[in-house]
Amino acid sequence: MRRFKIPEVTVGRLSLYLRCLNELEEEGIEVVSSAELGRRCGVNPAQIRKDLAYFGEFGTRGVGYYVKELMQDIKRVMGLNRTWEVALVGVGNLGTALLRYKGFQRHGFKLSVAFDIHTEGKEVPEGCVLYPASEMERVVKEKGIKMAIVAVHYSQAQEVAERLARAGVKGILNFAPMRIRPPKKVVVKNVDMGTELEILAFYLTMRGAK
Amino acid sequence: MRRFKIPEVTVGRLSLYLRCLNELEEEGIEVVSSAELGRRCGVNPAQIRKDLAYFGEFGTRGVGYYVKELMQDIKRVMGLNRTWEVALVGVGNLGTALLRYKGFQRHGFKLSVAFDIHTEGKEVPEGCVLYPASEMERVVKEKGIKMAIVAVHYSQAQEVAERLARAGVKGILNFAPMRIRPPKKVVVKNVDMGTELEILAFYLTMRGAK
DNA sequence: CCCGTTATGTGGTAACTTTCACAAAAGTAG
DNA sequence: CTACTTTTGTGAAAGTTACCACATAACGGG
Repeated sequence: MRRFKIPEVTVGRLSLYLRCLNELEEEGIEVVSSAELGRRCGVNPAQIRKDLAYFGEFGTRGVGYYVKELMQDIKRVMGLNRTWEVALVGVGNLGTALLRYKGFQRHGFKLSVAFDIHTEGKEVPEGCVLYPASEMERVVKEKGIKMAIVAVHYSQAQEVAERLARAGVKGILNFAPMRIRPPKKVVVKNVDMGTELEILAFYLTMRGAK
Repeated sequence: MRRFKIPEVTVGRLSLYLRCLNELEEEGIEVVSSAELGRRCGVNPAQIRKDLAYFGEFGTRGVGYYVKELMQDIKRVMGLNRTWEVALVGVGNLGTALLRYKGFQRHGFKLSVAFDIHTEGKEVPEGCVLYPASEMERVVKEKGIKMAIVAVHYSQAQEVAERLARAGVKGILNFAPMRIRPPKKVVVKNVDMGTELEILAFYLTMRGAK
């Protein structure tokens, strides 16, 4: 079975496995079975083996998976064995929090440029350069940036996405509370905190909370 | 067909429909067909009708759906025809951004209390009270809060979740980059920005970006 | 009042995802 | 080298979710 159409849930689980493997490595564990990995991250062992089977054979029968090897293999198939430069658009409350968030770097993402209509009085961490929004196309194109995070007001999200697409961006993570329709040849992931809370509200109501 | 086991994707789409209906209302449109609604929010019309059919019959054959009515109906089944008090745990970069984020209020969620180990020098918006983390159980219990947002360091997320559960919280939205295992009788939704970026990286790599 | 038009609600099916269950492979001990 | 244990990789079954297609109902015009 080799890479054709991989379901997004599978890709999400790969990321989860990576997290879990990290912990195992820190604990000094060198080999892990799908049963143990599954127990740790709450996934059916067969599911894990099927997910991995999309990309090749990484285990050893009768033994399991070598933690470090598997980590490398997953990173390779996910394209995480490199650093991704990421542009942030919208340096408001959320944007600033994202800039300061250390988690991205740990995963190989570097927020190296940020854009906002208003640049005055705004501070960005070291290693990141803040530009006025009008410079977006030029800077993104010059730096060859392929990935962007959108954290602008929802009324501007679609337009920003299209400008980014024209500048060569191929993947957008959108935090604006409004679904961006993916421009041609661009992958968009919408993270909608409002929707998440609403889903919670639904299940709480179902279960008769308060 | 009446409420039994509703798939989460369906609930997520209900939230999406709500957004879309809001726009329609603002445009002064009073009636909408599943075809038009589907076109606008990128969902198959039959899918929309099936989703709604879980909860009853809201449309009129030959006509479509009355925008305002449908909004009310969806809000009712989702438990959004009320205000939810929400506790925020962890007032760091992300926590602060979430406190200032206006979107929650618009959707009927009120971040009325916040907790952090260190309260000194931290500011919270009006209408929200900041407490030391040690007060968490007491305050949550007293106020009868059922919903919480966790934005603490990943090493503390699981423990915080369990404390919240003991204090009576039934739903948790977790932003820490680590899956919280749901305590008994608690619904947990994990929002993992690292994973989202990794999924993007995967699809960009697949498509041969850079 | 009847007929044509429109759009819902839903049975059936197709597509997809998860889980089961087992043969095949690798290691180990005698 | 053989017998036994372990755990993978995977075909097939079970379970879910999405979509098609049409009978059914409501509306409107003549």
